[in-house]
Amino acid sequence: MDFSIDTLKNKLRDRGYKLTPQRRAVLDVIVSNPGEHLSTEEIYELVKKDNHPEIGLATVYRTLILLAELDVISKLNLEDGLVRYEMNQHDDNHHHHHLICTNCGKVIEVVEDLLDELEARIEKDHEFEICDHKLKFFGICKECKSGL
Amino acid sequence: MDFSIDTLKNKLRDRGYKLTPQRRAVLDVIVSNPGEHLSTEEIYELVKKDNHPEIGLATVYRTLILLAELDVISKLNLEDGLVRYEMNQHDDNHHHHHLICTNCGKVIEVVEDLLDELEARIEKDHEFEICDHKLKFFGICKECKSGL
DNA sequence: AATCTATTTGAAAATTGTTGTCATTAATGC
DNA sequence: GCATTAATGACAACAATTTTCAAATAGATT
Repeated sequence: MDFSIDTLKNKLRDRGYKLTPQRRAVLDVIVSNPGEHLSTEEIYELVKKDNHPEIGLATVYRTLILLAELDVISKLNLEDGLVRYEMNQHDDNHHHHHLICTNCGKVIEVVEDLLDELEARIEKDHEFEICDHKLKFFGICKECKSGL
Repeated sequence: MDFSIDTLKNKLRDRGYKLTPQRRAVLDVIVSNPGEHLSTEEIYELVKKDNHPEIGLATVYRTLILLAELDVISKLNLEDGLVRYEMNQHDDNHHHHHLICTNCGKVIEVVEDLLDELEARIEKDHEFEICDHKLKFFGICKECKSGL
């Protein structure tokens, strides 16, 4: 996936949107924090700190919704009551999975997909054309198991 | 899974909770709508209509959180901004999956689990003890594909 | 470079879903 | 039945998000 400003500019222009410094700044923050699962409020704070102290919270909300529409980022729900976002690392829809430790709250990414068999079965059985998926596992992480 | 009032009463008593008409009424509504994915507000309206016009919304919120704690129901997030609940059909943690049509919003249940291989791999690779999972597929349903 | 137009912005208000407060009511154990 | 303790309903409070709207600005067009 290409996260350059030019690519964003093209994606925006294709839909009649404009590239503003604010949108640039939001993308910058996301690109600079690749492993994170930032909430809107966190992104807002980081953008303010980074380079745009005058940005409005509503603009951040609007920009994130827009970036998700453009498939640059994805919405994430870690069951903690906040909407979070993460970069889309790949162009296809093979989103990685998330392991959520119910003890310490840690979130681990699982890159392997391994859903092909299940997806093929669903597409056949239900005649449902799958475009995307979200998979979360809840449990106890290595560190919590060993009592740290 | 046993949804009788006596079973609920026992589960409640085990934790020092009481069986009230309101809790009974909320469970009734859920049991009477097995295939549905009702939001808190919808359950509230159904309980009022059914038999308890004087029930408070806060009580419904509290009861649903309680029933989820007792593993009688599960929280569900269909990405429409509302918290929804569904009955736990089985005693184990093999929750079924959900297919969400991004065109018409229909939700289809998939009973087959087929995650065993993936779960085994994750437990091994990450030393993560899995207790539960949530899996959603997004795509186009049969009817929407055929242009109905 | 100046102009134009539609989009975007920030600030504040409004909205929405949810949780907390608290006096009153009621379920269970004795 | 009575006491104890939890639960209720009404309402206020809250937090996350969305809307409103006048002012600002990006990008196309001269």
